[in-house]
Amino acid sequence: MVEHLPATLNGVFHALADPTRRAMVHHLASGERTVSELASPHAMSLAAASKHVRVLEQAGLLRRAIEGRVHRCSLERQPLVQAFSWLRAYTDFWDARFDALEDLLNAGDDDDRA
Amino acid sequence: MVEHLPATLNGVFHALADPTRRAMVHHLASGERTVSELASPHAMSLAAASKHVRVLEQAGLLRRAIEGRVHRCSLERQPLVQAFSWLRAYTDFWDARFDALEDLLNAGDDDDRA
DNA sequence: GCAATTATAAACCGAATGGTTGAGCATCTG
DNA sequence: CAGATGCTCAACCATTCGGTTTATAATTGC
Repeated sequence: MVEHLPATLNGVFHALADPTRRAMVHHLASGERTVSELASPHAMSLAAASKHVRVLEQAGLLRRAIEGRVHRCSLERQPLVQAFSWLRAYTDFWDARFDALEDLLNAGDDDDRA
Repeated sequence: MVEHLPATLNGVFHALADPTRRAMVHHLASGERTVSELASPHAMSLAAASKHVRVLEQAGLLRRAIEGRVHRCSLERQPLVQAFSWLRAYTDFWDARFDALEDLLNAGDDDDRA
């Protein structure tokens, strides 16, 4: 079906290391945006913003649907999950608190996958 | 108490965007390492590895204890947790019950822009 | 058809990255 | 003391990054 690029951690972390691009991710999280819409909050030329969009796209974080002269962009979450999963191994975030949270949140027990 | 640098997402994600530095983080995850120990698996000069160590240090991911001529390095997990937390908001990886988790543990939603 | 809109391309620039080599500074050891 | 060890610093180099400006292509609307 849709061909995805490998979406390496290098690319994903690099893409996220820039505040403009993180803001774009944040913006995309609530729905599709055109390149202009992604660009408008930022004090830079459209061309510069377009480059940021391209970095996100090449990192696999953004998909682009060209509709006429408009490029409609959407967030691709899978590479974010990859990065998230990588980090998870090195944070004690989970292990340190999981048990306590189980107790807190498991008032009524449902199906779970973790 | 020890004075830590702010540990911005910029710095943390940038530090993690390099495979050598991710390997160093991995290496450090199992315990303290000297600079030489961190350097040895990598096909580069000690000076180059030393620069990577410095990047990790400035990102707040690594703490350094100088003992004689040896620099003993340890992993600082808190900035990893910050990055983890940022990512968490954009992955739908975990189900709704863990939203409550975020409320409990919330480290704040800072967009550091610098 | 023509003008405006949306977006990329290309050329350029200064600064940062990631590597090298060589020198230098402490520190441990024989 | 002399030498080896652990590590950093400084200079250098090629490449990438993040921005600019100008030009150009494609689409839409009057």
